[in-house]
Amino acid sequence: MKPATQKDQLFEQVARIGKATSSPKRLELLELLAQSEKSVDQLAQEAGIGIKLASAHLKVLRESHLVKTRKEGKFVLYRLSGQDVANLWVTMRELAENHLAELTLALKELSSKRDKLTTYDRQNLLQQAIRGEIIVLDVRPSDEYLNGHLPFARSIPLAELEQRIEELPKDFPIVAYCRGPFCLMSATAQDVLKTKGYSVQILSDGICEWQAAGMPLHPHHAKPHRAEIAQ
Amino acid sequence: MKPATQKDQLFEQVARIGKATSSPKRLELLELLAQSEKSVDQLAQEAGIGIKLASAHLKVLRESHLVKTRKEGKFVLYRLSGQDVANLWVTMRELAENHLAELTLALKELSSKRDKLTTYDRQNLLQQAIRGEIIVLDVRPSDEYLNGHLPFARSIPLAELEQRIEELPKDFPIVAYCRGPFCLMSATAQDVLKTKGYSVQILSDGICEWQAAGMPLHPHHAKPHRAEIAQ
DNA sequence: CTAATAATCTAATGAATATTAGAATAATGT
DNA sequence: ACATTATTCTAATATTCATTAGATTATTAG
Repeated sequence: MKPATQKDQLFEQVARIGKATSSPKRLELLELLAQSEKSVDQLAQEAGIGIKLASAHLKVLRESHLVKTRKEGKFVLYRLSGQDVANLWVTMRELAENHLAELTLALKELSSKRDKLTTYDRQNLLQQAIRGEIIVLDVRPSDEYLNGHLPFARSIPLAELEQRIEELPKDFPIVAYCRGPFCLMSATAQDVLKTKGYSVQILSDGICEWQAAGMPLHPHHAKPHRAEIAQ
Repeated sequence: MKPATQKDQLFEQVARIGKATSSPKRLELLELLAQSEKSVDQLAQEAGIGIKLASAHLKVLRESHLVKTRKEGKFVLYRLSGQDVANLWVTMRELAENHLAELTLALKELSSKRDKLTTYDRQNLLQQAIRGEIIVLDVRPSDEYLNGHLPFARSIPLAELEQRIEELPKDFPIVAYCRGPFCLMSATAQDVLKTKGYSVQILSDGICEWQAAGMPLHPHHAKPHRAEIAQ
């Protein structure tokens, strides 16, 4: 029926990116993958969905070339196609924050302590971390920390926080961060630490937001990708 | 059925942006709106769709807060909610170019003369324009030019190009641009001018791309928005 | 080889979307 | 007031999408 001009085809291609990002669960998967490479059932568990559904969503993401896969033994490991995909996620989230009042409200309820950071604040935080005046605490799972983390951050995954709490000195203010503004782990960590008498602030940035702002990460410990699955 | 956690709701909100950008025609409308404020039937005509369908798509864009409306007489004028919406479009298009091979191929077919510009190239172009060594030619319709254009660009809409062709001196190389990499107007202008013996290059940037790269525009001639339609 | 695990594919459901036609609303000009 | 123009709303269609269950492929362990 339709002639489908060349122009239409171009917009059609870009719309594939829009389609891929039109599902909340797919966005959640993208945010998880921005932390580190993960297997399908790891993703399914962390996103709270069934494996079959996760696989279906991941297929859509793969077909829109936002994620790539490789196989390691029985496992298929997914990762983002590039840093620019993480940047797209940050761009979309920030746009939503700016224009969707409901989202701003929801975020305020989530945590009134989280403020938007300017480049200056991030530089300042980094300088304080370098000078050892504060403790930057990464409460994400270990593998995500190992894949890349804020400079001078130390890792205590949220699940281990109560047992390992004595590792943290009380002399310095703590700045805790997790996967990003939508992640609740740092807020939970703050609650845990505050009841033990620590002084804790939350950094709403995850590594995507930090990196999108042009700030440096500590280098990845990523293994080389050996066997790439085609397409 | 679902409890719908707070986290889910947050991703849900961002997914609204994805849904709004998941239709090729809506993206085309966004690109048109990035040029200037337009009425519904102007948008429908330029996008090559019926008014009813345009209105429906615009409703979706309005509900996702990507565009705003105001009323002037009988007309409802649509515009982007902010510069960040234009930046999202550029981000999505560039991501698609980087990761979708089909898109890259289609663009190459479209015009092999178009190259990606670096910040340096753009600065260079601007300097040449300032020194008057080149003519920067805006071939978009007048109202889009008046709404904002590249520094030192002169306006000859494509429709008037053949009649007004003697306005252009042959002593200087011409750099033509239009709405952006997906727009064919500058390519058509190049064909017209080349047959008349002009030396013409195409700048693939439209004003979105130029501005997203941090380059300055010549100030808008926009009228103040008087009557805003609620929501 | 067989059993077990990880992931995908197929098929089927209901829900959401795109598109069009027809009616309704709102502002303008006579 | 009336006819005209611009736009939106309502309703109806065909299409596409999300989700789940069941069968299937690929890999490892024994």
